[in-house]
Amino acid sequence: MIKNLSNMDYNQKRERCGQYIEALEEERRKIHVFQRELPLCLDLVTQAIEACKREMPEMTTENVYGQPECSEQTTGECGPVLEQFLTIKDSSTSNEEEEELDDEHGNHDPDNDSEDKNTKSDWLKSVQLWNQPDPLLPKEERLQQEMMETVKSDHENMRKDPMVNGAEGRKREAEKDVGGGRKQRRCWSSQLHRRFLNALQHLGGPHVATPKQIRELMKIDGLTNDEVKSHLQKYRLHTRRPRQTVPNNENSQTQHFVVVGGLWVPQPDYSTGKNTGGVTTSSTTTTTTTGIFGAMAAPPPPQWPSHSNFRPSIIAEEGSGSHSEEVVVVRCSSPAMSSSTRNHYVKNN
DNA sequence: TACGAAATAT
DNA sequence: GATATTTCGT
Repeated sequence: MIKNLSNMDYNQKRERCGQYIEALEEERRKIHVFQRELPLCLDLVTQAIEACKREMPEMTTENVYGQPECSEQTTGECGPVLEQFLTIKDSSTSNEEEEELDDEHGNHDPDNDSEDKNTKSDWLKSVQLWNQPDPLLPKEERLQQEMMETVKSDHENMRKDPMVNGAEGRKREAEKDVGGGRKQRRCWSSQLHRRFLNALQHLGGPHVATPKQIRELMKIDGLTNDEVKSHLQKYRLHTRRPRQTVPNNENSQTQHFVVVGGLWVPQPDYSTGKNTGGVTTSSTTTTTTTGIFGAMAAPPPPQWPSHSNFRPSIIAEEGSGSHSEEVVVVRCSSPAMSSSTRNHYVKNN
């Protein structure tokens, strides 16, 4: 009788404890999103969870959590957090966009390509100084945020405060566009660059497209010809003849390429089994790292500077969920480009 | 005026 | 060293 009672009591306690812990975990999942901002908070909750678990009579390990439990020991890298990311990922619509974003922000699932993210991170950081959504926000938000960033920077004050989120607030006053110094650097966010690439694609490649055309196609308010021109110049520089300096050491990365809409893109990694169909998303290239300067333009793709932004990847159709149509037109796999385009840029080399 | 290339700045 | 801006010649 008494035993019974205490049993019930015990069970109740257990149950409540379990619920509490669940709630805590839930909380932690949410907080984890803001890990950067609230590290201590996260830590606190984690500790609380652990404390609870400890308090919870003996069934700690197996009973309450029917689910995989890696959440307790780490400060929450795995388990629920991941799930959270995954769900968010699923829920949002334009996946390649996000995978791009994901890659770009280098904070996606730790399982597949952590080194990839490392390779990117350095330049990413620099990008982030300018306009970066918090990399730890859930994808949806990040996407939105980046959109907004882009739009913002593209619209009214595109160059007024590109470092809104206070990279280090270093130059609010450094914007000397008044005094006649150099203008604020325009940061080519991934989205911006994607638009650029799309425009490029529409216009037939970097060597036929002209800055003005590109700018018009991009339809970015405040974007100037000069900026596009500069970007194009850089893009061209990186896309042509990267051969000689680097021998053939990284051929592992560079051997499989296909021409996609006049742009060189790496072939999907067939061995992974995912995305065998085509070159629709940048994630197909996870093994080859993804830079914001995704698709390569017509000239043979041979070699990219290993830490350049101009690494091969796929053009991602921005915004619109329908990506495939222009991206996917695989014309041929030979480095030969339409001679017409080629003539344009061969000129002097 | 638009463009590409080169010089220069960050 | 990479990237963006400015300058210069066409």
